[in-house]
Amino acid sequence: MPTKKYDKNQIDHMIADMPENELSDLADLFKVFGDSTRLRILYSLFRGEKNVTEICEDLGMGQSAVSHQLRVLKANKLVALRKEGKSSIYFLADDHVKTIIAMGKEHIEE
Amino acid sequence: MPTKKYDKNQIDHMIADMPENELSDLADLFKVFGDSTRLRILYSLFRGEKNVTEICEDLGMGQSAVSHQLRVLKANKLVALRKEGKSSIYFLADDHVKTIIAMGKEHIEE
DNA sequence: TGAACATATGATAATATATTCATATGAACA
DNA sequence: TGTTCATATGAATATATTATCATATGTTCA
Repeated sequence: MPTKKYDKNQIDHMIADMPENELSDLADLFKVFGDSTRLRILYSLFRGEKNVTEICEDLGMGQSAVSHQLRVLKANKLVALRKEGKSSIYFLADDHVKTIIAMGKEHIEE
Repeated sequence: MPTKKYDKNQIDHMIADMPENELSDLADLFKVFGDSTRLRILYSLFRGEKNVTEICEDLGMGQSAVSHQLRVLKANKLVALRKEGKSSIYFLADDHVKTIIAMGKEHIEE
């Protein structure tokens, strides 16, 4: 299986094809990334799947706040979960999460 | 000059190296993308540099609202401008803007 | 200089968002 | 069954954000 790559020409083409009405959906997606709590949850899950209690400990935040944000992340398909006994174990839903974070990181580091 | 490429292994490595305190800056960056007006401005500029009046016409929005958002985009170095007579001509500041939008687009299309 | 044009900015009001508190749901197990 | 643990959710408050309105700044040119 070849590793997926993105180059500039490909990217220009992807954007040029984008219908205007997709922009609103796209803004909604970025809005999800645009909150420090949610981003910290994603980063925590990047280092390994976790249940809600573990995420709370990792972030030092209350369970309710974390659950509310997990709900948002799940609704946007950035995380998924499986049930295991009393626990809900959350994990990153796909690789775009990682790519988006990496591109953002690269931008702010310049 | 070789074309820049991003593969998954490289991306994993970039994220693993990220200090926690960068996450807040990163959230701030994504917050900028997380608004439909700002994203439409970026998309408009993707198709070519424009002055403020032209952006307003393109979006069908008032001059003040657009100027306020251009200010936010500029503060985050997503757009830059040059002065030409009475006009301020805005353009995309770098390629990360394009990459971030392309990754987001790819995510929502799945 | 002063009128017209282009852009920027400050204040306000309307709306959206995040966290907290309280409580509900559901699983495990004595 | 009833208690405890884990998570989810609803309501309310506090805060942040956006567009509008009014006005200021700055440029061009008669």
